[in-house]
Amino acid sequence: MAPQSDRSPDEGQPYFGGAEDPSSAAGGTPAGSRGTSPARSALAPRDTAARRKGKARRGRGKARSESLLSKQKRSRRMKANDRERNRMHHLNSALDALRSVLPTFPDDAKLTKIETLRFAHNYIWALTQSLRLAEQNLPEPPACLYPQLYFRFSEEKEEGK
DNA sequence: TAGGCCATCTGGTCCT
DNA sequence: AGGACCAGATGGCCTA
Repeated sequence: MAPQSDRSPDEGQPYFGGAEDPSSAAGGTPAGSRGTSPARSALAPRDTAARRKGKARRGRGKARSESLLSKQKRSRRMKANDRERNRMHHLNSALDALRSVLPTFPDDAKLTKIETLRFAHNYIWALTQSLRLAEQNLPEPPACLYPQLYFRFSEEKEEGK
């Protein structure tokens, strides 16, 4: 993650295609091509000549209120993007905290997100087994004898490919 | 160069 | 109404 983490948050500038009219956002500028979902494309009708004509016919007051509306829309979107970014940062912090208590080999190996979650699951499972054995006063086998912990982890890596 | 991983943007949905 | 959460899409970076 280190390579990506040096990407400053500001680098992901909010995208609005530099246009107020959302319909023009479908234009496909380099920045505009980012984050274009099918739903968004469907909601972004092309700026046809008829459409432009219709717009021109409308009164100035209406155009003004529309631009005000789109400004409000844009501001809400920017705020939502901000919150979403923060939410994901918090999620990543939690993931880092989880990583920090998981044993890895080598020590500085960094688990991916999915690996972290799966390994944490298996690690908890292994610790639970140890606890059960301890409660029954049974000798605790060495960790390497917990095939689940190691096997499952590698198995899922295999599965994932 | 293909594939994996990631950050970010976005629109939809649910909740308060 | 606004915020949280989610899933899909996209582009950048890195590695085999």
